[in-house]
Amino acid sequence: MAEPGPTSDGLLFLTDEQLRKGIEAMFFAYRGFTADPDRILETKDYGRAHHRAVHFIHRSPGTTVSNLLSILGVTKQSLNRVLRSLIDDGLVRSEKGKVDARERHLHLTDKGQMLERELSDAQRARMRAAYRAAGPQAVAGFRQVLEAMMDPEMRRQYNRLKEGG
Amino acid sequence: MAEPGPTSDGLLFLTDEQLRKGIEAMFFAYRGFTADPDRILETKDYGRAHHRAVHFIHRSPGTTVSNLLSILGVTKQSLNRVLRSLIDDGLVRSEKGKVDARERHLHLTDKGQMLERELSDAQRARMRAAYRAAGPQAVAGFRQVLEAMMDPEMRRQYNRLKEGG
DNA sequence: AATTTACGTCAGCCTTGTTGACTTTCCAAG
DNA sequence: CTTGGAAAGTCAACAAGGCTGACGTAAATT
Repeated sequence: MAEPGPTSDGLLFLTDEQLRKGIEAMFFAYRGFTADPDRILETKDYGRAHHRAVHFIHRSPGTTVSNLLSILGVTKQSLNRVLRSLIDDGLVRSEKGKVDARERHLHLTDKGQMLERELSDAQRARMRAAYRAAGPQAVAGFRQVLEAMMDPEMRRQYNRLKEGG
Repeated sequence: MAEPGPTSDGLLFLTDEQLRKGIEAMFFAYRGFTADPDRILETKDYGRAHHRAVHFIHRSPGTTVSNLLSILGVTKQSLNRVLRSLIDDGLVRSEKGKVDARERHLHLTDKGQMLERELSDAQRARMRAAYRAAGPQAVAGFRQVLEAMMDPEMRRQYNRLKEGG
Protein backbone atom coordinates (compact mmCIF):
# COMPACT_ATOMS: atom_id res chain seq x y z
CA MET A 1 0.00 0.00 0.00
CA ALA A 2 1.48 3.34 -1.10
CA GLU A 3 1.76 5.77 1.80
CA PRO A 4 1.44 9.50 1.39
CA GLY A 5 4.89 10.99 1.07
CA PRO A 6 6.73 14.11 0.02
CA THR A 7 7.58 14.60 -3.64
CA SER A 8 10.34 16.61 -5.29
CA ASP A 9 8.01 19.57 -5.75
CA GLY A 10 7.42 19.71 -2.00
CA LEU A 11 3.81 18.53 -2.29
CA LEU A 12 2.27 15.35 -1.03
CA PHE A 13 1.52 12.39 -3.19
CA LEU A 14 -2.09 11.67 -2.37
CA THR A 15 -4.22 9.12 -4.15
CA ASP A 16 -8.00 9.27 -4.17
CA GLU A 17 -7.81 6.02 -2.26
CA GLN A 18 -5.84 7.61 0.58
CA LEU A 19 -8.18 10.56 0.69
CA ARG A 20 -11.19 8.27 0.78
CA LYS A 21 -9.73 6.49 3.79
CA GLY A 22 -9.35 9.81 5.53
CA ILE A 23 -12.95 10.71 4.74
CA GLU A 24 -14.26 7.43 6.10
CA ALA A 25 -12.03 7.69 9.14
CA MET A 26 -13.62 11.06 9.91
CA PHE A 27 -17.08 9.58 9.50
CA PHE A 28 -16.58 6.60 11.78
CA ALA A 29 -14.45 8.46 14.32
CA TYR A 30 -17.02 11.21 14.72
CA ARG A 31 -19.56 8.58 15.62
CA GLY A 32 -17.26 7.33 18.34
CA PHE A 33 -16.58 10.87 19.41
CA THR A 34 -20.25 11.55 20.10
CA ALA A 35 -21.31 8.07 21.22
CA ASP A 36 -20.56 8.36 24.95
CA PRO A 37 -22.17 11.76 25.54
CA ASP A 38 -25.14 10.68 23.42
CA ARG A 39 -25.73 7.72 25.70
CA ILE A 40 -25.67 9.93 28.78
CA LEU A 41 -27.87 12.60 27.25
CA GLU A 42 -30.45 10.06 26.22
CA THR A 43 -31.13 9.13 29.82
CA LYS A 44 -31.72 12.78 30.66
CA ASP A 45 -33.97 13.75 27.76
CA TYR A 46 -31.39 16.04 26.24
CA GLY A 47 -29.69 15.92 22.87
CA ARG A 48 -26.46 16.94 21.21
CA ALA A 49 -27.70 20.47 20.84
CA HIS A 50 -27.92 20.77 24.64
CA HIS A 51 -24.46 19.31 24.98
CA ARG A 52 -22.98 21.87 22.62
CA ALA A 53 -24.63 24.74 24.45
CA VAL A 54 -23.50 23.45 27.84
CA HIS A 55 -19.99 22.87 26.55
CA PHE A 56 -19.46 26.37 25.25
CA ILE A 57 -21.13 28.08 28.20
CA HIS A 58 -18.80 26.12 30.45
CA ARG A 59 -15.91 27.06 28.23
CA SER A 60 -16.71 30.77 28.23
CA PRO A 61 -18.76 31.61 31.31
CA GLY A 62 -20.74 34.81 30.92
CA THR A 63 -20.80 34.54 27.16
CA THR A 64 -23.71 36.22 25.42
CA VAL A 65 -26.42 34.68 23.30
CA SER A 66 -24.99 36.29 20.13
CA ASN A 67 -21.59 34.86 20.89
CA LEU A 68 -23.04 31.42 21.28
CA LEU A 69 -25.00 31.84 18.06
CA SER A 70 -21.90 32.58 16.03
CA ILE A 71 -19.94 29.71 17.59
CA LEU A 72 -22.69 27.15 17.12
CA GLY A 73 -23.75 28.38 13.71
CA VAL A 74 -27.49 27.92 14.23
CA THR A 75 -30.41 30.30 14.25
CA LYS A 76 -31.49 32.05 17.41
CA GLN A 77 -34.81 30.22 17.30
CA SER A 78 -33.01 26.91 17.31
CA LEU A 79 -30.64 27.91 20.08
CA ASN A 80 -33.43 29.49 22.07
CA ARG A 81 -35.39 26.28 22.19
CA VAL A 82 -32.42 24.47 23.70
CA LEU A 83 -31.47 27.33 26.01
CA ARG A 84 -35.06 27.65 27.18
CA SER A 85 -35.15 24.09 28.44
CA LEU A 86 -31.73 24.37 30.07
CA ILE A 87 -32.77 27.54 31.90
CA ASP A 88 -36.16 26.11 32.91
CA ASP A 89 -34.46 22.97 34.21
CA GLY A 90 -32.05 25.08 36.24
CA LEU A 91 -28.86 24.12 34.45
CA VAL A 92 -28.17 27.54 32.97
CA ARG A 93 -28.56 30.99 34.45
CA SER A 94 -29.20 33.96 32.17
CA GLU A 95 -28.62 37.47 33.45
CA LYS A 96 -28.94 40.93 31.99
CA GLY A 97 -25.68 42.64 31.14
CA LYS A 98 -24.56 45.41 33.50
CA VAL A 99 -22.88 47.49 30.81
CA ASP A 100 -25.25 46.62 28.00
CA ALA A 101 -28.60 45.55 29.35
CA ARG A 102 -29.75 44.14 26.03
CA GLU A 103 -27.29 41.32 26.33
CA ARG A 104 -27.89 38.14 28.29
CA HIS A 105 -24.88 36.60 29.97
CA LEU A 106 -25.00 32.84 30.35
CA HIS A 107 -23.58 30.77 33.20
CA LEU A 108 -23.87 27.17 34.26
CA THR A 109 -25.51 26.57 37.64
CA ASP A 110 -24.09 23.94 39.97
CA LYS A 111 -26.50 21.50 38.43
CA GLY A 112 -25.31 22.55 34.98
CA GLN A 113 -21.69 22.09 36.03
CA MET A 114 -22.51 18.57 37.13
CA LEU A 115 -23.96 17.63 33.75
CA GLU A 116 -21.06 19.26 31.96
CA ARG A 117 -18.65 17.25 34.09
CA GLU A 118 -20.38 14.01 33.36
CA LEU A 119 -20.43 14.64 29.62
CA SER A 120 -16.91 15.94 29.28
CA ASP A 121 -15.48 13.23 31.51
CA ALA A 122 -16.87 10.65 29.15
CA GLN A 123 -15.69 12.46 26.06
CA ARG A 124 -12.26 13.16 27.50
CA ALA A 125 -11.84 9.55 28.52
CA ARG A 126 -12.28 8.43 24.94
CA MET A 127 -10.03 11.16 23.63
CA ARG A 128 -7.37 10.32 26.18
CA ALA A 129 -7.49 6.64 25.29
CA ALA A 130 -7.17 7.45 21.60
CA TYR A 131 -4.27 9.82 22.23
CA ARG A 132 -2.45 7.27 24.32
CA ALA A 133 -3.00 4.55 21.78
CA ALA A 134 -1.67 6.73 18.99
CA GLY A 135 1.20 8.45 20.76
CA PRO A 136 2.41 12.05 21.07
CA GLN A 137 3.56 12.53 17.47
CA ALA A 138 0.22 11.33 16.20
CA VAL A 139 -1.59 13.73 18.51
CA ALA A 140 0.24 16.71 17.08
CA GLY A 141 -0.53 15.58 13.54
CA PHE A 142 -4.13 14.96 14.39
CA ARG A 143 -4.60 18.50 15.59
CA GLN A 144 -2.75 19.97 12.62
CA VAL A 145 -4.91 18.21 10.07
CA LEU A 146 -8.14 19.04 11.88
CA GLU A 147 -7.19 22.68 12.12
CA ALA A 148 -6.38 22.78 8.42
CA MET A 149 -9.74 21.23 7.64
CA MET A 150 -11.78 23.97 9.29
CA ASP A 151 -13.36 26.85 7.43
CA PRO A 152 -11.36 30.02 8.06
CA GLU A 153 -14.24 31.46 10.06
CA MET A 154 -14.43 28.37 12.25
CA ARG A 155 -10.67 28.37 12.65
CA ARG A 156 -10.87 31.88 14.02
CA GLN A 157 -13.50 30.80 16.51
CA TYR A 158 -11.41 27.80 17.44
CA ASN A 159 -8.22 29.79 17.92
CA ARG A 160 -9.99 32.45 19.91
CA LEU A 161 -11.21 29.81 22.32
CA LYS A 162 -7.96 27.88 22.25
CA GLU A 163 -5.95 30.25 24.39
CA GLY A 164 -7.71 32.94 26.42
CA GLY A 165 -11.17 32.43 27.95
CA MET B 1 1.95 26.03 26.82
CA ALA B 2 2.72 22.45 27.86
CA GLU B 3 2.60 20.05 24.95
CA PRO B 4 1.58 16.43 25.28
CA GLY B 5 4.69 14.35 25.68
CA PRO B 6 5.92 10.95 26.77
CA THR B 7 6.58 10.35 30.44
CA SER B 8 8.87 7.91 32.19
CA ASP B 9 6.06 5.40 32.56
CA GLY B 10 5.57 5.36 28.81
CA LEU B 11 2.21 7.14 29.01
CA LEU B 12 1.27 10.53 27.70
CA PHE B 13 0.98 13.59 29.86
CA LEU B 14 -2.42 14.94 28.89
CA THR B 15 -4.09 17.84 30.62
CA ASP B 16 -7.82 18.38 30.50
CA GLU B 17 -6.98 21.53 28.59
CA GLN B 18 -5.23 19.59 25.84
CA LEU B 19 -8.07 17.12 25.63
CA ARG B 20 -10.60 19.94 25.41
CA LYS B 21 -8.72 21.41 22.49
CA GLY B 22 -8.87 18.07 20.74
CA ILE B 23 -12.60 17.85 21.38
CA GLU B 24 -13.24 21.31 19.99
CA ALA B 25 -10.97 20.63 17.03
CA MET B 26 -13.12 17.62 16.19
CA PHE B 27 -16.27 19.70 16.48
CA PHE B 28 -15.13 22.54 14.23
CA ALA B 29 -13.30 20.32 11.77
CA TYR B 30 -16.30 18.09 11.25
CA ARG B 31 -18.29 21.14 10.27
CA GLY B 32 -15.70 21.94 7.64
CA PHE B 33 -15.63 18.32 6.58
CA THR B 34 -19.35 18.32 5.75
CA ALA B 35 -19.69 21.93 4.59
CA ASP B 36 -18.87 21.49 0.89
CA PRO B 37 -21.06 18.46 0.23
CA ASP B 38 -23.85 20.07 2.24
CA ARG B 39 -23.80 23.08 -0.05
CA ILE B 40 -24.03 20.89 -3.13
CA LEU B 41 -26.74 18.68 -1.70
CA GLU B 42 -28.85 21.68 -0.77
CA THR B 43 -29.18 22.69 -4.41
CA LYS B 44 -30.42 19.22 -5.27
CA ASP B 45 -32.92 18.70 -2.48
CA TYR B 46 -30.90 15.98 -0.84
CA GLY B 47 -29.35 15.78 2.60
CA ARG B 48 -26.43 14.19 4.37
CA ALA B 49 -28.31 10.94 4.67
CA HIS B 50 -28.42 10.68 0.88
CA HIS B 51 -24.73 11.48 0.68
CA ARG B 52 -23.85 8.70 3.08
CA ALA B 53 -25.92 6.16 1.19
CA VAL B 54 -24.44 7.21 -2.15
CA HIS B 55 -20.92 7.14 -0.74
CA PHE B 56 -21.11 3.60 0.59
CA ILE B 57 -22.94 2.23 -2.42
CA HIS B 58 -20.20 3.70 -4.58
CA ARG B 59 -17.62 2.25 -2.26
CA SER B 60 -19.08 -1.24 -2.31
CA PRO B 61 -21.13 -1.72 -5.46
CA GLY B 62 -23.68 -4.48 -5.14
CA THR B 63 -23.84 -4.19 -1.37
CA THR B 64 -27.09 -5.28 0.24
CA VAL B 65 -29.54 -3.22 2.25
CA SER B 66 -28.58 -5.07 5.44
CA ASN B 67 -24.94 -4.32 4.82
CA LEU B 68 -25.70 -0.67 4.41
CA LEU B 69 -27.83 -0.70 7.55
CA SER B 70 -25.00 -2.00 9.68
CA ILE B 71 -22.51 0.46 8.22
CA LEU B 72 -24.74 3.49 8.58
CA GLY B 73 -26.16 2.48 11.94
CA VAL B 74 -29.71 3.64 11.29
CA THR B 75 -33.04 1.85 11.15
CA LYS B 76 -34.24 0.30 7.94
CA GLN B 77 -37.20 2.67 7.90
CA SER B 78 -34.86 5.61 7.97
CA LEU B 79 -32.57 4.19 5.31
CA ASN B 80 -35.50 3.09 3.20
CA ARG B 81 -36.89 6.60 2.96
CA VAL B 82 -33.58 7.86 1.62
CA LEU B 83 -33.05 4.87 -0.67
CA ARG B 84 -36.58 5.22 -1.99
CA SER B 85 -35.96 8.75 -3.22
CA LEU B 86 -32.60 7.84 -4.72
CA ILE B 87 -34.14 4.91 -6.60
CA ASP B 88 -37.15 6.93 -7.74
CA ASP B 89 -34.86 9.69 -8.96
CA GLY B 90 -32.81 7.17 -10.91
CA LEU B 91 -29.56 7.53 -8.97
CA VAL B 92 -29.57 4.05 -7.46
CA ARG B 93 -30.53 0.73 -8.97
CA SER B 94 -31.78 -2.05 -6.70
CA GLU B 95 -31.80 -5.58 -7.97
CA LYS B 96 -32.85 -8.88 -6.50
CA GLY B 97 -30.03 -11.19 -5.54
CA LYS B 98 -29.38 -14.14 -7.86
CA VAL B 99 -28.23 -16.47 -5.12
CA ASP B 100 -30.51 -15.12 -2.39
CA ALA B 101 -33.47 -13.38 -3.96
CA ARG B 102 -34.53 -11.76 -0.70
CA GLU B 103 -31.53 -9.54 -0.81
CA ARG B 104 -31.42 -6.34 -2.80
CA HIS B 105 -28.10 -5.46 -4.36
CA LEU B 106 -27.53 -1.74 -4.74
CA HIS B 107 -25.64 0.01 -7.54
CA LEU B 108 -25.24 3.60 -8.62
CA THR B 109 -26.62 4.46 -12.03
CA ASP B 110 -24.63 6.76 -14.31
CA LYS B 111 -26.61 9.63 -12.86
CA GLY B 112 -25.77 8.40 -9.37
CA GLN B 113 -22.10 8.17 -10.27
CA MET B 114 -22.21 11.77 -11.40
CA LEU B 115 -23.58 12.98 -8.08
CA GLU B 116 -21.11 10.85 -6.16
CA ARG B 117 -18.27 12.36 -8.20
CA GLU B 118 -19.40 15.87 -7.53
CA LEU B 119 -19.73 15.29 -3.79
CA SER B 120 -16.54 13.35 -3.32
CA ASP B 121 -14.53 15.74 -5.50
CA ALA B 122 -15.52 18.55 -3.16
CA GLN B 123 -14.80 16.55 -0.05
CA ARG B 124 -11.50 15.22 -1.34
CA ALA B 125 -10.39 18.69 -2.35
CA ARG B 126 -10.73 19.89 1.22
CA MET B 127 -9.09 16.78 2.62
CA ARG B 128 -6.23 17.12 0.16
CA ALA B 129 -5.70 20.76 1.06
CA ALA B 130 -5.69 19.92 4.76
CA TYR B 131 -3.25 17.06 4.24
CA ARG B 132 -0.91 19.22 2.22
CA ALA B 133 -1.05 22.02 4.74
CA ALA B 134 -0.27 19.64 7.59
CA GLY B 135 2.32 17.41 5.94
CA PRO B 136 2.84 13.64 5.70
CA GLN B 137 3.76 13.01 9.33
CA ALA B 138 0.65 14.82 10.47
CA VAL B 139 -1.48 12.77 8.10
CA ALA B 140 -0.26 9.52 9.58
CA GLY B 141 -0.96 10.79 13.09
CA PHE B 142 -4.37 12.04 12.09
CA ARG B 143 -5.39 8.64 10.84
CA GLN B 144 -3.97 6.87 13.88
CA VAL B 145 -5.89 8.99 16.34
CA LEU B 146 -9.14 8.77 14.39
CA GLU B 147 -8.85 5.01 14.18
CA ALA B 148 -8.23 4.77 17.90
CA MET B 149 -11.28 6.92 18.56
CA MET B 150 -13.72 4.57 16.82
CA ASP B 151 -15.87 2.04 18.61
CA PRO B 152 -14.47 -1.45 18.03
CA GLU B 153 -17.48 -2.33 15.91
CA MET B 154 -17.03 0.75 13.75
CA ARG B 155 -13.31 0.06 13.49
CA ARG B 156 -14.10 -3.35 12.09
CA GLN B 157 -16.39 -1.83 9.49
CA TYR B 158 -13.75 0.74 8.67
CA ASN B 159 -10.98 -1.81 8.29
CA ARG B 160 -13.12 -4.10 6.22
CA LEU B 161 -13.76 -1.27 3.79
CA LYS B 162 -10.20 -0.01 3.98
CA GLU B 163 -8.63 -2.70 1.88
CA GLY B 164 -10.77 -5.06 -0.17
CA GLY B 165 -14.15 -4.09 -1.65
C1' DA C 1 -36.77 61.23 17.99
C1' DA C 2 -35.65 57.66 14.95
C1' DT C 3 -33.09 53.72 14.01
C1' DT C 4 -30.54 49.74 15.11
C1' DT C 5 -29.24 45.93 18.05
C1' DA C 6 -30.01 41.95 21.16
C1' DC C 7 -33.08 38.97 22.56
C1' DG C 8 -37.39 36.29 22.88
C1' DT C 9 -41.29 34.09 20.94
C1' DC C 10 -45.12 32.30 17.86
C1' DA C 11 -46.13 29.58 13.90
C1' DG C 12 -45.01 26.47 10.49
C1' DC C 13 -41.98 23.73 7.67
C1' DC C 14 -38.24 20.03 6.55
C1' DT C 15 -34.92 16.28 7.29
C1' DT C 16 -33.68 12.48 9.57
C1' DG C 17 -33.80 9.86 13.26
C1' DT C 18 -37.01 6.71 16.26
C1' DT C 19 -40.86 2.63 17.48
C1' DG C 20 -44.39 -0.49 16.37
C1' DA C 21 -47.14 -3.23 13.44
C1' DC C 22 -47.79 -5.57 9.35
C1' DT C 23 -47.02 -7.91 4.66
C1' DT C 24 -44.53 -10.19 1.08
C1' DT C 25 -40.99 -12.93 -0.44
C1' DC C 26 -38.09 -16.43 0.00
C1' DC C 27 -34.62 -19.89 2.00
C1' DA C 28 -33.90 -23.80 4.63
C1' DA C 29 -34.89 -27.20 8.11
C1' DG C 30 -37.97 -30.47 9.73
C1' DC D 1 -44.01 -30.07 1.38
C1' DT D 2 -44.86 -27.39 5.01
C1' DT D 3 -43.50 -24.15 8.08
C1' DG D 4 -40.45 -21.07 10.72
C1' DG D 5 -37.78 -17.31 10.40
C1' DA D 6 -34.86 -14.00 7.89
C1' DA D 7 -34.73 -10.09 4.54
C1' DA D 8 -36.96 -6.51 2.71
C1' DG D 9 -40.51 -3.14 2.17
C1' DT D 10 -44.25 -0.25 3.82
C1' DC D 11 -47.59 2.51 6.75
C1' DA D 12 -48.33 5.42 10.65
C1' DA D 13 -46.97 8.25 14.21
C1' DC D 14 -43.73 10.79 16.70
C1' DA D 15 -39.45 13.67 18.27
C1' DA D 16 -35.23 16.35 17.87
C1' DG D 17 -33.30 19.93 15.87
C1' DG D 18 -32.47 22.41 11.94
C1' DC D 19 -34.85 26.33 9.02
C1' DT D 20 -37.74 30.86 7.55
C1' DG D 21 -40.75 34.65 8.46
C1' DA D 22 -43.03 37.81 11.36
C1' DC D 23 -43.54 40.35 15.37
C1' DG D 24 -42.58 42.52 20.02
C1' DT D 25 -39.74 44.77 23.51
C1' DA D 26 -36.09 46.91 25.73
C1' DA D 27 -31.96 49.31 25.36
C1' DA D 28 -28.35 51.52 22.95
C1' DT D 29 -26.82 54.45 19.26
C1' DT D 30 -27.15 58.02 15.96
